[in-house]
Amino acid sequence: MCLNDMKKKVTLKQIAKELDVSVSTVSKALKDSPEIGQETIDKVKAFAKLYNYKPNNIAVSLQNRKTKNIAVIIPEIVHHFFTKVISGIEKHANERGYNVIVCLSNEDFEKEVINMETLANGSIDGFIISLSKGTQRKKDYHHLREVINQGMPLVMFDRVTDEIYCDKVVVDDGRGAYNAVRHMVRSGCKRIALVTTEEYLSVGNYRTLGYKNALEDAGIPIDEKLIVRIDDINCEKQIFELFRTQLFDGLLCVNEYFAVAALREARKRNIDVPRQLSIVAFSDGILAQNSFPRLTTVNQHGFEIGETSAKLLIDKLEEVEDDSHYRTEVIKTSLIERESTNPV
Amino acid sequence: MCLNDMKKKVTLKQIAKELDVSVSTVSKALKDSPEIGQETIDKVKAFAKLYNYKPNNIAVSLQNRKTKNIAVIIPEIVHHFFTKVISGIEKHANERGYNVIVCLSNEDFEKEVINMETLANGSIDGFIISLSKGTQRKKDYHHLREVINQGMPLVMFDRVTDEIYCDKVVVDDGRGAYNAVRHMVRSGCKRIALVTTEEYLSVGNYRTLGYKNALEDAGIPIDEKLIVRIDDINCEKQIFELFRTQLFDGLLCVNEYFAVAALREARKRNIDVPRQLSIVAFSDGILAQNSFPRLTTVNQHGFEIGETSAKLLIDKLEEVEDDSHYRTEVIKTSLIERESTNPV
DNA sequence: GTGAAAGCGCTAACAA
DNA sequence: TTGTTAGCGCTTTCAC
Repeated sequence: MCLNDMKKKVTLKQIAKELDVSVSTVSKALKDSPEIGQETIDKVKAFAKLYNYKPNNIAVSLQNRKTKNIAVIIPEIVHHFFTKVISGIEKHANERGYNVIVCLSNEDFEKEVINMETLANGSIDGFIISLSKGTQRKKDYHHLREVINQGMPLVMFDRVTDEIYCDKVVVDDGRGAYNAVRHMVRSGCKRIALVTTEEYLSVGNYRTLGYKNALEDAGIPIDEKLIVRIDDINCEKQIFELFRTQLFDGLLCVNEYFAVAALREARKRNIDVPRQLSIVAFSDGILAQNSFPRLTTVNQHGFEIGETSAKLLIDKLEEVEDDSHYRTEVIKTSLIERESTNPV
Repeated sequence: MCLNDMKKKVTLKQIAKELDVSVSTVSKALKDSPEIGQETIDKVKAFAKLYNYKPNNIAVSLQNRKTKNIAVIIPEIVHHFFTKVISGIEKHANERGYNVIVCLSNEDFEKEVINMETLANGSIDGFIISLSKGTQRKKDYHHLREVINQGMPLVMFDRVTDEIYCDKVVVDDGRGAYNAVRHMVRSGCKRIALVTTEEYLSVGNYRTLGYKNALEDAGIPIDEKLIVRIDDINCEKQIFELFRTQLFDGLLCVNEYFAVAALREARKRNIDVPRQLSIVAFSDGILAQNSFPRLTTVNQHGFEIGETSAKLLIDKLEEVEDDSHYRTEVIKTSLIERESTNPV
């Protein structure tokens, strides 16, 4: 065979014909079936190697109603947290022989629905999803119910909902926020502000709760004026207003973007971080790691969340008896102390 | 039917049996075939809708030897540039009815090969790839040749090689570096340093070339002592050494990590950016956008690169006559002026 | 108008 | 030890 021959995929059928045996013989031989004589096995394998035979995944999938593909639907890929999660999913899935199909909902309900519907028709074996803002706002989960009803396993992570019964992987957001605030209190902060998101986002709520609990436990009254809910559009403006109208010596931000914006505002006002103001950010991403000063963060362990999600899903896919009980894994956060807070 | 029935996927066969017609009639009816009577069409469609029939993708794929999936193999997902590219690919691919399978090579040659081999067997219709460092170092491209020989379209972007003939999407790295340096020269810089990567990386080389050309054209002699090649491990150390041993008033970094590290070093040495030192970074990512001062960057337009790559691939997949001529699209960079350089 | 049959590439139960 | 057959879910040609 000429080297620059375009060698199209070889099929079992072709090999069978060439070797003058049946297709099933070839199929079995390639699997070292004890039914087949050693001689034939050798012959078939040699030929298969020569022609670089690889079974057609699609045909195999059709046959055993399994694709070895899992779909991940995330709101946004540019968030460092989600890229970490994907890496974790990839790692675990690949180790177990699964491919990962990544889809972006762009925080949009419609796109989330469409993504699920186009994939749920045989292309994949199961879903891993973090809800889009649109879905959380709308509280419409029919698309999730549908795939579950079809018997397709679904794992939700981070942005989850109680209304759907399935395996879940969540961050202990409340505890993370609590620990962050407690740390600031212990290091001397008296008035701690919070920059969070709008209310319909589940994670933002948990974090707010943790913040409030920590203050209460420390005997510090909660001042609603110190809590600002960013509406995404006017991040800088709202943070500016907070600095302009309030005095505070501690600040918890529910993501690193808010934190970096706060850092910049502090810089402009010549407020020294951490001497005059401590800052802790949720999500230990590249921004937090590379800012000046580097930020103390609540690490959400995105990679681990991804691994755990993939594990739950594939376990469910491969479990023999399907005992349909659902688990919720809580991934602990940890506080990474850097230069934006004072040592306690 | 009870609402919380677990309604498994319905097949054509089942519909056919229920309606007491043949499978082919159902198939045709659902496609509004003129062969089928209107009455039957209505009946079938109503039934299909009721049972929420969706064709099985796998079976369809097997039938027409098309999966409507494309695979993207990238070295790393945590680089902002690549996430932008993925978003661009996703957008274009979804618009044309394709799903995107994302695989990470983790800069490793072996994983790149394995990824390609497991997917090349029917799971996907084509590849979009940016070479891993490992592959570029090894210069072993047999896996790429193989899929091409099998008749599977392949598009390379950003990290490409001349040794493989296929469609390519590249950044005009040389020009981008040239413009960046020229900008610094015009704004008054006399001694401009370069922080780049090791030599086997194609993009690093092009950028270095652009840097040198710009200096030459400006009549500034090239001083090799001002060029530092980071080996990934000792980024901070090597940048520290540059600052310690050399004097310079301009700095071009081939990625934003290097730039932010330089910014930090400058800060520690009380070097004012941009008054005493101008900095330009390749890649307009979140780090560059959120640093203090915000960095002037060479924007590589990752999103557009993704869109273009997807377009080239799908065009090739869907083109009627396969005229096998290959195109290389060059995406222009643009300089985004921010606060780390002086106006010219 | 409708249906039977072949086939996409593979597996597996059953025959020989 | 090997081959035949049926079938995964669908499309499409060709008879009826």
